[in-house]
Amino acid sequence: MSLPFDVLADPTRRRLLELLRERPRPVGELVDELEMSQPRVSKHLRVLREAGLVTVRVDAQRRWYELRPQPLAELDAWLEPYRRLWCESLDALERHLDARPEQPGEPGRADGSWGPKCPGGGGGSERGE
Amino acid sequence: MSLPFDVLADPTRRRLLELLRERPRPVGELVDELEMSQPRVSKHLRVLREAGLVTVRVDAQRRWYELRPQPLAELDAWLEPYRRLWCESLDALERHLDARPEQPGEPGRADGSWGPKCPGGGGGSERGE
DNA sequence: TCCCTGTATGTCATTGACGTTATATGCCGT
DNA sequence: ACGGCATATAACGTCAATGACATACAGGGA
Repeated sequence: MSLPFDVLADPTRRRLLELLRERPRPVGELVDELEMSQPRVSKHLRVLREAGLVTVRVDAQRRWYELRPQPLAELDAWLEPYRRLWCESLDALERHLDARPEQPGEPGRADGSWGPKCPGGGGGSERGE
Repeated sequence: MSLPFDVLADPTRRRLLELLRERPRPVGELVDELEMSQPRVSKHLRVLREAGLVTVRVDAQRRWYELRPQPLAELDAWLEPYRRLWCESLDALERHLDARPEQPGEPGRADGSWGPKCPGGGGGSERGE
């Protein structure tokens, strides 16, 4: 329980996760990247640590922070029951757009920016589970 | 942009989404379900509306709120670059646990509460896209 | 041992979110 | 037109998160 929504609500913390996605880093490096005061970064790291989103490896006076993706997996699990919904509506949208090729007034959604991977591939309303 | 993290950070709003996941509902029904004051619910609905997470259909003096899952799809897209990470670490964990069957000191994670669906099914580190 | 580097924490003021109570708006039935 | 129901908004107090600044702590090298 205790999904990490509130932790992820802060843009600074999301940037930290992005940086740590590439590789573990010591605090000073994160400070340099984010161009923020060191206490500020340390406090956000503390929040991330308490939420289990990062772990620390102590190396002399340097602390290497490392991403711990498990809470994000729980977030992904939370999304699960909603996934089918946007697949369905995406499907409906596709059929809709299919009928009228490119309405000039509406902002184009013809690119791939939309539904990232509906389970069924083709995007049907079937459910296996 | 403007991911719905801060909107979803509130438990009340998540409960609202849960209720609306089943079917569209008028405000009064949501108030009854949540056992909260009507202004409180209305304000949260406003936040959800402004974030695009719900839409309203006006029916006389009743307002039917309906879930709009697109922003959740964007959240899902945000998760994408992290997904492979927990698949990898889950994989590593599996191998790890496989080696030592049930350490008594650690809290058991042997149940299925873990990684919901890594793309590759078996949980490998392959990537097909 | 002393100092310097790297990092964490304490204090404090500011800000914004949240909840409650009171009130406004809009639509219906009579 | 009037009263009442369903919902939105306003005003206000409260509380927690955030950030800046100052300081504490720990380890390493001289």
